[in-house]
Amino acid sequence: MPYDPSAFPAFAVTVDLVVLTVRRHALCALAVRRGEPPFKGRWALPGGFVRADEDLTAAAARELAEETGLHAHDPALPVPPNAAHLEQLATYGDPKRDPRMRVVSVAHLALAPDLPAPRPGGDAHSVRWAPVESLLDQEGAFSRDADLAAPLAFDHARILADGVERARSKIEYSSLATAFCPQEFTVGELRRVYEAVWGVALDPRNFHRKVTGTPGFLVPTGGTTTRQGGRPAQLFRAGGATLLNPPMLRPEV
Amino acid sequence: MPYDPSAFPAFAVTVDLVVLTVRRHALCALAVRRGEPPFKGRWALPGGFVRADEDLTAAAARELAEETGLHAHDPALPVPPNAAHLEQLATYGDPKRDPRMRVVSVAHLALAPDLPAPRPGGDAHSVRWAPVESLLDQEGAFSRDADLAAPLAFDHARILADGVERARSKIEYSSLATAFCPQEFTVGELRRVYEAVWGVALDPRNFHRKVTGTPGFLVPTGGTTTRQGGRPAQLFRAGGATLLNPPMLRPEV
DNA sequence: GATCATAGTCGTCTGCCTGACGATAATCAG
DNA sequence: CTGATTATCGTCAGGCAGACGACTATGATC
Repeated sequence: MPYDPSAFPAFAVTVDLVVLTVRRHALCALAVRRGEPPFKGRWALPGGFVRADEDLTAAAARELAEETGLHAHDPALPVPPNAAHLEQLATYGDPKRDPRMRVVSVAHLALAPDLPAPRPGGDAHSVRWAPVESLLDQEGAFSRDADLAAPLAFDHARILADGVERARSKIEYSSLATAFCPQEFTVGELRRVYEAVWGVALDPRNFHRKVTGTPGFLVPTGGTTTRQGGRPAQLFRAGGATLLNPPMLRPEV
Repeated sequence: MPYDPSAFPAFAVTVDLVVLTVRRHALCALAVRRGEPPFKGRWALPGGFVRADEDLTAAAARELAEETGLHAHDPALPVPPNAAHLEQLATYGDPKRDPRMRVVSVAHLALAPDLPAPRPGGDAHSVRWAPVESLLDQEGAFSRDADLAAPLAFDHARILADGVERARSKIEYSSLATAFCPQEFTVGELRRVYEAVWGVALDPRNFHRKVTGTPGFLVPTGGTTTRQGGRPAQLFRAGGATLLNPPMLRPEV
């Protein structure tokens, strides 16, 4: 029996990206300003339509490269210089989430090191890193950043919150926190990533003991650096381990 | 500017269900036999098209009820008798995953207690519970169950594997294992759930100490039962806690 | 009714991990 | 040289998990 296209409703499918990084001790997300209605002028997550013959992951990787110049990280290859971790987050399909039509959005989560270029390349429209608490602050009027006074477009606040929560929990039991660091980094830099993502202060001595004692988490490169001031610190690369057992413990309260 | 429907490709959107239960000490999944090509006669996961004005979760709950009579569990309400846990799993959108057309499937994971009716109601087509290792066994010919000789249709083996892995990890740090139990259950029954899902043997004494010592996990109902033989066991209900801290530990190896 | 098999429940002990925190080391700014 | 800063090592006590002994309460079997 031939396929009957009228037998099911047609949907538009998009990918939206939660791109996170750590800048100046704060967890930040990539936001773009909408140039078209609806929500014209409001900030939103980057994203776009999935093409007719494109896999979902490929669409997310394409959007990520367009907005940031970052390439999705293929776990099989050694980490290239401009690599970001990319994974599917969740799918949002409320019938009313886009007032124009029925859109199902497959959200993806990307974790990137702090980019040397604060203004990512790509289209001419406005793109910026913004601290997630500013973007999620419901009392937008009280946000320190007046430019972010309005909440995110569509259901993007919800998507961003889900992405942040995923990142917060995933660095507990995986080595993903290294995705926020450059290729070589110090224990202190890694600790500041945890502190920024979790929003807590961690004991430097216990943290050092824990991460250096977890097999496969960190590999010393031999070099040292003093870029943080103070005593020079050893440099490390991310080791092969992806799952941490026992996990890092997020402090209560 | 009005919306232009030709500006993006049209997709079909479906929900597929990984419905898991524990029967006779084995983790089992719900499978339906396909009556139409492609993959006619092969086993597949239950699922169907999302309707034009239907939320993704609602579509998954509707399919679940049609196939099993189970209702999705609203966390705000007390657990009704025929309730199952339902959550979104992941979305699968390979352009070639359905040979007929471009289909994006939003897979959901449902965890249900062992149903009194071994043959779930619903449509007249063939439905059964099958041990997940039979369904996932690549060497289908060696499967003990000759009826399951062929692999699952479409990419459903991958979806099922992802769902099983999600369930295995989620019972570590959440109280979701109780979703596999009836409303009242014993510590031993809960332990057999963990043993079936993880495929390991657990020490009854340490397990008992752990689950009864975790605040909010179990609430004694006062009753006892002897349905397992041996000394009567206390009956419990699931407590209010959803996240277990510290988590249950899955044995290595 | 005595015995056995089965399952549940309570304790003990030891080792490991964590959190708290003291102490020392190596750099830079004045 | 002194102080500030960061990194790193060490110590100690408390808690939790794994291994496992012991006892309890039922049904089945003789």
